Amino acid sequence: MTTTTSKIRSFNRFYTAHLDILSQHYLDSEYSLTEIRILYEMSESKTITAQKITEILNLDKGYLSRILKRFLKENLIEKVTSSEDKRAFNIKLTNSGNELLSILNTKSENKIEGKIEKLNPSEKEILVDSMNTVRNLLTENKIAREDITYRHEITPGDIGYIIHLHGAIYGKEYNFSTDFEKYVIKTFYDFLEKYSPENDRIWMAEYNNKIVGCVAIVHQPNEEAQLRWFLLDPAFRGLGIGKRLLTDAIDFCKEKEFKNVFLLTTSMQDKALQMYKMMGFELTKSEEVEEWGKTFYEERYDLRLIG
Amino acid sequence: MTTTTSKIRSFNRFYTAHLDILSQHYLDSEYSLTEIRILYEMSESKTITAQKITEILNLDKGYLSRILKRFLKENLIEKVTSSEDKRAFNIKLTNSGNELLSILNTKSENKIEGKIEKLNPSEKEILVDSMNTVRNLLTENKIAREDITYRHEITPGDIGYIIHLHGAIYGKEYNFSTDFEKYVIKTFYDFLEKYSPENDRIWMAEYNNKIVGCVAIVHQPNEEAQLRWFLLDPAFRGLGIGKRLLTDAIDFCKEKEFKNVFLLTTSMQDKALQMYKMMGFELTKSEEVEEWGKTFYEERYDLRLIG
DNA sequence: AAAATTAGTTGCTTTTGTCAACTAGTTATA
DNA sequence: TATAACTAGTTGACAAAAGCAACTAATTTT
Repeated sequence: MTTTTSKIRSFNRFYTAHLDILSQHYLDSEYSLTEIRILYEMSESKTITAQKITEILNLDKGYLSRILKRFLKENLIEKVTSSEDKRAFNIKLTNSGNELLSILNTKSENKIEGKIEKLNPSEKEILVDSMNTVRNLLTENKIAREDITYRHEITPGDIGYIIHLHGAIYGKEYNFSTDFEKYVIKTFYDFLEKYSPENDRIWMAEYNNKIVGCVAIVHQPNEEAQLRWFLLDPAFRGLGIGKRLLTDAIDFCKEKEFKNVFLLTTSMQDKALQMYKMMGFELTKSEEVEEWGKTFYEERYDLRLIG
Repeated sequence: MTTTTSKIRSFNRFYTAHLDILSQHYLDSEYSLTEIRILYEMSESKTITAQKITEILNLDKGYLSRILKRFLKENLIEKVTSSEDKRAFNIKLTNSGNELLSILNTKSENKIEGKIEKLNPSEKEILVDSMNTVRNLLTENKIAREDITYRHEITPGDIGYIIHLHGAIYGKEYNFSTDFEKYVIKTFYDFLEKYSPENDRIWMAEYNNKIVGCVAIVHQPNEEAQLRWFLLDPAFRGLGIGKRLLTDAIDFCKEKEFKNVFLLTTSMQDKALQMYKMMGFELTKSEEVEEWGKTFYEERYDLRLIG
């Protein structure tokens, strides 16, 4: 057995104790954790059947039936016979049910607040980030498309992080040395020197407040523009992020009425290449080069925008 | 209520479901989670009293007494009257008790193994690291000094990340604009251009494989050296990381027999300044400047190494 | 030396959860 | 289209889990 699993077990034991969910009464209320979870499930899905609840929470239907009976008597829920299936009921929370839940939520949040009050804001940030990481890694579906956000204003730290991503990802995927990162640093310095908010733009895709993908448009003479720094963290590929970034970039070029967009890439970047072609880019130049400890073809792709 | 707490609540709900601790029988054994926790507590501390267990696990002593009675009957534990206190018993696991626990451990590890089998080794590492971070932050002792690691070989992604840290931290702490980051990029480009592994070095302090602090020594003409890019993530201050980095840097200068180390800083960086003075640096120059949207004093500090 | 406190046991009770038999409506099948 | 098989939910009977209070015997405090 690896040490990874034993470390996880150790964390599980810690977190079981931390959650403090083993006492019968949830947050000193007159309800048990099971009852609260039932109420919570109802609030999550607006309307739900008893059957569904037994599936989600893994409860005995007889047991649940009795709990629901009590909830009904206490006016926490409403039951309406389902129109599709007259055996079943659509259950939903009443106002007082929702009220109870919101009181408990507040209590729970206060309790959490108490546990993290000694942390400073950046420690809190680290905590939440780490929790998200744990959750993402343990979830089947991994990353949800809706959790990706997009923006294009440069804030302090962005450029450095994008340079970091270039160095780290190309280092890992293609074994590029740190010389490549140095080259990226140079390109970004030049970009920032000539940066014009009017005609240049960087788009960033973020997950958990961390940049996971980017692309940029850099204006060039003669109504041309260069597409640069198209990059996607390998863990975030196949989610449509690349397409979204490229579309935004090309739309920007159209809006600014650039007549031609070009990009320089290498024959190695097969995944990115595929996307460029999909967006309409065509190969216009190919040249063998030796750099960052590798031999490859440096290629130019062009996309004409206005006939 | 901040979003931090609601994010934590969300994680708690997720992890409660993930742990799957709400079913009566732990891992299909004939024992409940409470019983297993009791056995576990006994295995952790070799020998323990019932009183101690009730304190740790928050159990009713009558309830525990009966569980222990059953354990005794099943030959899982041994009770020996304490020599210090004749009311109490020292309880410990028998061989078959230990055996039971080790079977359950294996089962539990298999279950965990199943949940993480799709992760690659680096993802597993990230998972364990993040769990440690969560645990450390939720435990009194916060970040453990032992979890900080130090290194000084530059790997792809490092420089970009250090630039990022400069931009993000100075942006947050002193409201520096992205122009500052651009300046940092320039300094790093120049550094890499002239980089000599013999006479230049960057030290990095890491936590969970993320850089949280750094410092560098850059060789200069006339047997001088410049100390640059001394930076510490605010969440990691006060742990002795800064002192360690500066000591390593100065030791390196001594080893290379540089006669003088200097550094340029601003009057704003009070925390870093304090550390410089502690290491023996003395103010040699001060000049008012206006940059990155701020007015401040640019100062030079020197440390003579050889008389 | 008496009073107060503590470790652990036991009887009694409530709460929580399980199982199986049942009703009534739905779906599959031939 | 009638019947068999199945499903949503209810109910009775019961077992397991947990809590409370009174008790014994040893220890500590005053």
